[in-house]
Amino acid sequence: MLDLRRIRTDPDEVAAGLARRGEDPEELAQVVRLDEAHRALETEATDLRREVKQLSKQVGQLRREGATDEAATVADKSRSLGERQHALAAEADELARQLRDRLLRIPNLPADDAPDGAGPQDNVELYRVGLAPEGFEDHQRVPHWESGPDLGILDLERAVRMSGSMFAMYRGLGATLNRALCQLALDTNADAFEEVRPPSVVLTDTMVATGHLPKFAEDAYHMAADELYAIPTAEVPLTSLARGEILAEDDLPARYMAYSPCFRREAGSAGRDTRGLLRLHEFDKVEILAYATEAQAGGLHEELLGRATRLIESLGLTYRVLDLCAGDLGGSAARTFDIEVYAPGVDAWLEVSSVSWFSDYQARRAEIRYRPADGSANQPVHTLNGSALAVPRVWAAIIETCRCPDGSIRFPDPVLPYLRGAVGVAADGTPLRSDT
RNA sequence: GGAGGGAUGGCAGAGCGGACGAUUGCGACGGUCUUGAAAACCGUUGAGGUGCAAGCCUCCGGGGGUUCGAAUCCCCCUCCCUCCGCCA
Repeated sequence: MLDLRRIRTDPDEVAAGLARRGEDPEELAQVVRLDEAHRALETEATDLRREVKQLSKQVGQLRREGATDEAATVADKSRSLGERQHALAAEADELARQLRDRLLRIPNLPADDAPDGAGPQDNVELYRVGLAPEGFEDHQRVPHWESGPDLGILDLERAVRMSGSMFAMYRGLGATLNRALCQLALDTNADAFEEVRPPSVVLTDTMVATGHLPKFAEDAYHMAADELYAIPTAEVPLTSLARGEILAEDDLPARYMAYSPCFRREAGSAGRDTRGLLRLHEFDKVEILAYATEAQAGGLHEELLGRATRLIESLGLTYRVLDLCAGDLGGSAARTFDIEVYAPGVDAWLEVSSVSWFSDYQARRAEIRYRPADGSANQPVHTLNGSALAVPRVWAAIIETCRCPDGSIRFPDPVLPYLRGAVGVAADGTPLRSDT
């Protein structure tokens, strides 16, 4: 969430930032009004509280001196003040609750260098790598939802039978490839990132910390009986790893990575991208995440982007990098680079990674701070994260890109060590081995 | 799931209705001493809010209550530990 003090000192600057996102200015105005009302009440209640405390001390003093009558008089006075104080404090608490609730729904300010724009059409393409989309051959123009089931490595029909639409089931080498991609992503980042295997189901506060709640409740799977949520990304538990903690500056940057299943209701996208693996209610992903100081954040953002693109590149896929415009930024993000992979079979760019810098927005919600080495006041950390690899779309792009003229698939080199000797799938669905 | 015990500052651990934001020990940091270090000694050492500042206020797992006054008493919840049951 935004820093209330900043809202008070530079309301115009904050309003300008939110306007770049296309936010309704009234939301911020409400927060400002609530904050003022809250502080006025709080001050009044605090003054009364002080008086009550002082009077109470007098009561104790007078009793000890044996002046019981006087003590009773002072106690009476203190009681009536206390009653008023109680009422004011309750009112102040209620305002504080409303204020926080509103503040939690206000998105982060876009970074100064995030491009202007209202929506996806205004995102800025920074660069492309790999074969141009027009350069792909006809044998690569087969959508994965056709070749996958034909080769017996993808079973969409039965997945739908057991779980409904937008669920997938991988089989045989398809399932192995899925796992191989996870393992590859973890192994290539193990040089700098601590591997974590977090819970896949979390409490409400954990979802609030990243910004997935309260505003986007309809996107999350909620287990009402136990007040738990299925995580939409490992970003959620990893961001809460240090929740409520004060880190030493020496600990920063701290880098973590995690494989996790991801669950998304995709409430707003019914009927869109429903075919194949393009949009699923459950998928596997490896996430990389860092806590940093403000000074370190820029460099780390580049590092995370570099790691994500190198991995895609090593798989031989065509991709492009987009700088998201202010209007298309996720609620918690200040700056985001999207990596989109070209899938020749469906002839579309698929978002496979969002590498984001959240400034101190998430850390404020999660109360993650660090103690500066120079002894100055504790600061919220900056958080950054990105998908190292989101499996289904990469899986689909590989199946399409790596399809040979004879209908077989030859997997890219980096995954081969994880495929138990297989190097691809023959057109009849049998595994291809390195010696054949 | 049942029965009992517990939750206090970085850690350990007192406090059980009045000067307690909290004794003390350890750790950490600064200083004295020392060629350097150790030891010893002295000092500092939780977080948040508000205020120009002095200060004031809040926080002893969370929420509610009793009281002039709550870390201390009462109620509810959560988590941890021990024992029993069940179980991958």
